[in-house]
Amino acid sequence: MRKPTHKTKILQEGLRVVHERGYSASSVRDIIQAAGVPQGSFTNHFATKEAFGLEILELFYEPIQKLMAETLLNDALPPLKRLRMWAETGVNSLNQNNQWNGCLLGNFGAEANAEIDTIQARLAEIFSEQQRNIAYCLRAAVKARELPAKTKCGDLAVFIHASFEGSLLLAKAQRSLVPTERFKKVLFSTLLSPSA
Amino acid sequence: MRKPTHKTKILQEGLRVVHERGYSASSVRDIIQAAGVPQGSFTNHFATKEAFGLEILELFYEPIQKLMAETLLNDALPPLKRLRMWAETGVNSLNQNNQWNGCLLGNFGAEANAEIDTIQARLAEIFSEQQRNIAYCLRAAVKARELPAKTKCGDLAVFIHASFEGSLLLAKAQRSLVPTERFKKVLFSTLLSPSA
DNA sequence: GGAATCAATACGGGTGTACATATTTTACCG
DNA sequence: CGGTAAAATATGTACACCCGTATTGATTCC
Repeated sequence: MRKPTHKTKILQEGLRVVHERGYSASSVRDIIQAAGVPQGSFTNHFATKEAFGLEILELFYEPIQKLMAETLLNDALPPLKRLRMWAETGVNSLNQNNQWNGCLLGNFGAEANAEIDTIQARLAEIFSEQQRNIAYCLRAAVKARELPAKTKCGDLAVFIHASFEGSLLLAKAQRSLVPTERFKKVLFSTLLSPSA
Repeated sequence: MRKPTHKTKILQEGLRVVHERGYSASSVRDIIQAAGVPQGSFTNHFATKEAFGLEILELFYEPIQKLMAETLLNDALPPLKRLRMWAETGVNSLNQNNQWNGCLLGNFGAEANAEIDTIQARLAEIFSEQQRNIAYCLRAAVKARELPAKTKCGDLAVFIHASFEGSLLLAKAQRSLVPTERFKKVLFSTLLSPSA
């Protein structure tokens, strides 16, 4: 079977377009035009636009999973250092090139739209997985006595996740690095300081 | 000039529809149908859909401003108590009736869409105002010795704002009260505990 | 009477998707 | 190996419908 190079192009450029302009606001024609392929290629490789959305969601999530494996779940490193690496690398990779498109996961989550229900369902899974991984790292920090024993790791993990996504959302809306910078700063100076 | 009752209906029902389904995903016909008015009324009262979007943004923001005036800015009450009232009332009012539509402000912010640039600009102003009000309350808390003197109120205010919006976003995506509940819990048990 | 609101319909263009056909690659069989 | 059928991909166009907005005229109230 030949490698479908057009499908790859549609996914790569389509991910970029949707990330920049939003899912509903990106038409199929916008996407195939950005990819430089004829219109038929879209129908050919994706049954519906929603199926395409699911695939770019996975494409976007892949490097995030990789990052989490290398940081949050990497027991070879000190837990709080892992958390810091995760937060900084995650924020920086989404805020580079003076673009403030936020996190595609958060953007998808905000576009309610009952017609993209399968995307919402997958998104909920992804969010849960991220929260589990943060909680895993926090528990490791408690075990390593980097955080107090009374720390409610499950609660704190969801809180950190919300702060992370929220700061990216504000950075996008306010077109500024300030929200994400202050997220990193407060996270480690207050919430995760060894004395907390 | 007769009171334009149809305009009011369009704004009220349109706000609901856009909050539920998102701005791009809500067509003008969806909106006027929900309002039970003929199509011409929309063109009549709103030059463009974007102008309508700006008006429902203000409509949505009104009670939020009122809440902030009664809590964050209300010097008659103890600062941390004000902050708690603000957070709890704000979260509860958006999560009622088993609906998880998130915060309209955050939803708008996530819908990038260069075509709604005036909405994005107004949104940035609103976010800044919210952050200023949170910071004001935090400084009052420091003055009242409810928070340590070294507290970086400006930084913390943006962080809290991000956590607030982020938790509403996660609650919507995961269709669960957990994110907002944990936001409130961690906010006051860790971040704003008198010993922090 | 004049201005604002109400109301119905129309317009040009964009939407997601379907379809028919051509081209290329893979798989199987002698 | 070589040849061919099946399958997958490429491509252009068409369809039915929805989009935001415009236009025109009737109605209502100050």
